[in-house]
Amino acid sequence: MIISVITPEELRNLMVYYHFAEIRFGSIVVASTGKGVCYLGFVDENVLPADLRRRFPTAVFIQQEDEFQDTAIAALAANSAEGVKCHLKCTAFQLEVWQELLKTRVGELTTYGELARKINRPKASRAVGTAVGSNPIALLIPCHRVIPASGAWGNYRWGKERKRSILEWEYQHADDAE
DNA sequence: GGTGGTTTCGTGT
DNA sequence: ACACGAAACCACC
Repeated sequence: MIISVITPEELRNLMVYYHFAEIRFGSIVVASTGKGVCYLGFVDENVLPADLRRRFPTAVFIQQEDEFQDTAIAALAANSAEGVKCHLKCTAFQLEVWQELLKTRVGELTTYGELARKINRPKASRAVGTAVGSNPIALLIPCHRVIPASGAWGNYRWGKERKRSILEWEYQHADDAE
């Protein structure tokens, strides 16, 4: 996965192209800036989600399919984020956490504390939780693979049930991408 | 095995 | 400047 960051200038005049799709875990919306995927989330109906609008308050939204979205959808089907281009709005800290999270493989689990240690901020587990929770591209950045050190399921932006079913599926198919 | 208080740090307001 | 987490840790019970 190739991640670039949306600059303030780009943010000022942003066009967001969004497209609905069905994947094995449910209905999703994938959005791109024309330079890469900027959002991927689950939806109940094929309506532009408030969550997406909130992330880019000044953007113009157009329902239109493009190659970046298609590549992302294909990558999900293939169980790999390879070749996906992303264009994200984020802080340096969030990017650091997400890059670290990208190293986890299908079927693997990590914890907020472990991520914190890996980015050399051993006491920042709580801040890591906030950063993980703000992941704008569900599944592509595997935030569902992060659980509390207690071994509980932990929370999930898209519902604990969804987190559990994704992890169960990944556990069953851990070897597929090797 | 649970519950409660404390520590901790990046974010949004 | 302030309050809040998708947490961790330790002390209890």
